[in-house]
Amino acid sequence: MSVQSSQPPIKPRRPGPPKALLTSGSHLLKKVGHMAKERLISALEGTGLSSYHYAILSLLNEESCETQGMIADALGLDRSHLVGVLDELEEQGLVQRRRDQNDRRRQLVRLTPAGKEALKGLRTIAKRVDDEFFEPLDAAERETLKELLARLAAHHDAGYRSTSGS
Amino acid sequence: MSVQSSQPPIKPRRPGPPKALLTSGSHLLKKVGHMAKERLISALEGTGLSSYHYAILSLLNEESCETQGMIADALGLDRSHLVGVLDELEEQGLVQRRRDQNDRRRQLVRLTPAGKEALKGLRTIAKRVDDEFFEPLDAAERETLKELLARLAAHHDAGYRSTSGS
DNA sequence: TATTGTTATACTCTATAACTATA
DNA sequence: TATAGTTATAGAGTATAACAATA
Repeated sequence: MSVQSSQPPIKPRRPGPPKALLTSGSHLLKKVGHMAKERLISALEGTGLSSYHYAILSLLNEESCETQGMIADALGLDRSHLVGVLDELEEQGLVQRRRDQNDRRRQLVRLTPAGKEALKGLRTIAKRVDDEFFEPLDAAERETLKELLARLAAHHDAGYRSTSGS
Repeated sequence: MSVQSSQPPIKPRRPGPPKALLTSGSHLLKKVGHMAKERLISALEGTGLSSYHYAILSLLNEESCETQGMIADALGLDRSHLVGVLDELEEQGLVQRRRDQNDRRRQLVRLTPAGKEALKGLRTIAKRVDDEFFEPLDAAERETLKELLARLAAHHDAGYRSTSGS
């Protein structure tokens, strides 16, 4: 039998990703961000609504009335994508569209009472996801993490500025 | 003229996402994680390789020789997905597949010298992305962020345990 | 001609299922 | 029968382009 083992035993002791990735902040962010996204998706499953719906309802709740273009810009998504999502919200009676009389090209989108109610439910779910996901961190650590993330978001995306600290 | 303005002026002062999302840790994570992902993708553009390729090469560099199933498990991706990615790496001569003589169902995957070389280049790129992305944070803050992220990753994904704090 | 919303298309990712060859 | 790898397929997600109505 030769020294250079002709039948390598295949050590089964490598459950995780390579160190090169574990020590990369970008990779960790990508990974943990993806986990958070999946948590949210599975938590919203069954409501018939997605995180897009939640974002739109939240925005309308804070701003009362927006055109579709403004919604798309605020949320950083494509106008053509928004159409279908708003269709779904309108079908469920959660938002209402009406033409802007000043500029008949525009649609003004408004939250309905049912939409406000649905938003409450979504907020509860989102809150629960947050609590569960950050469970291993104490309150101070959560704040630190959020602050650092907010700083990065603001640095790389103009939309994440303006609303200063908390 | 009525009090309830029949022609709302549409205030154009809302460039960003709703506060409800800005204050959600999960949403921030999702968002910033996505930004990091896109940075990495665009940085790798032109190399002909993706972050999957990078992860595989990194793993093989640390573990020398693995079966496809072990690679898939370690990286948390699907075995069927892995096949095509390995095909690409093999076409470029960066890895080499050979049958395991103990169990001829298995393919043993090995890094070639060219693969080791390519890995160096990818590491340089990944390092640059990290530096650029975390530019707004000082060294201590970066460490804090990474530590918190690693804790979350470990809590939600078994693969991210074992390798204790750097 | 430019802009708003809409529709249609295509392309990437990812997940699933079926197939083969070995065990 | 079960497992490793492979192939094929379908679905979600996203990006792009063309279009109609209005400005």
